[in-house]
Amino acid sequence: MVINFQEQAEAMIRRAGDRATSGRVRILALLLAEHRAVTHHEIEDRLSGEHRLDRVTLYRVLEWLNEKCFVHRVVSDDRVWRFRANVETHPHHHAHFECTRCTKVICLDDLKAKYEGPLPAGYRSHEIELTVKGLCAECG
Amino acid sequence: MVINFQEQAEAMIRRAGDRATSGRVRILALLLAEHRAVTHHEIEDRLSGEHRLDRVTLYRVLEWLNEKCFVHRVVSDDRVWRFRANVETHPHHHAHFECTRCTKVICLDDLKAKYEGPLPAGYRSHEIELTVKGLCAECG
DNA sequence: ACGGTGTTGCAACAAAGTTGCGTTTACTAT
DNA sequence: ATAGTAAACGCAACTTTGTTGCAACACCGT
Repeated sequence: MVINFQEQAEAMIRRAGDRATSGRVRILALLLAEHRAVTHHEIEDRLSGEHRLDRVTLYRVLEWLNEKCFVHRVVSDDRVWRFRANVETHPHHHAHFECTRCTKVICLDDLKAKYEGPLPAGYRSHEIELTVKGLCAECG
Repeated sequence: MVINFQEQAEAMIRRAGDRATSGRVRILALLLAEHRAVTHHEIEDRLSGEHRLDRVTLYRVLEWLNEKCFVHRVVSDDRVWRFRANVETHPHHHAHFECTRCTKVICLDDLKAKYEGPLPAGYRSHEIELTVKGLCAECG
């Protein structure tokens, strides 16, 4: 299944009724092609070959993609945000695996996590995030 | 139940066979008295009245407390570490509640979380962290 | 009380992210 | 196709959060 992520990205952005700038298209395409959460830094490196993109612009595009729900953010223990495209049905309850050695993060899509215990009085939950930590295949 | 956290902290530190410096005692006492995860910044503010403590020392004490397992760290979406005293039985599988408005973090001690789905081949898990996000009583 | 080693404070640094502002670009209307 | 315009962009400067090197100090055993 060969997909032109560039075109897919542009279509998604246009459907949202916003400007399809080259930066937005390239970044979203990159994230769509990736099957894991990627750091700002990695994206910057990846894009440095082509027409280079400013650090700040990258931050702003990522923030925008997040607002538009094309992407979501994950924070892991290294305190760095990672971004991942919201492909197909990616509901609000998702789990991540984080490798404690290489700090790589992947999404565990077949999630079966629940929080059973009660919350304190007056507390309301609307999202549950589960992170499994351990060693990935390369580091294990 | 009135407890002298200062004395309790000092006893814990001495039992670990390390130097009971005033900074360590005061910080651990402060964390013991608290029933939630506290940021470096909050601690710094709280301590500013008494004999003031250097930022760096605070970081180093917190790191030391973490190594000694008197305390553990949590990272939430604001990318700031929070520290919480390891009172009694605080096993490696714990859940946190994070308020999406005020970013306060509390520990949910009665945890019933599991990850049922399979990990990719070669992956090994040794810690599961569950974060429930929502609104706390004050913000809800 | 004294001395050695573990701690502290200061200053400088680093990484990640944010803000302000003038310039450029993508879309819209002609 | 072209021009006008608001939205994006790039640059520079700044903030926040945490780290490192090193000299000065203080805790604890003797």
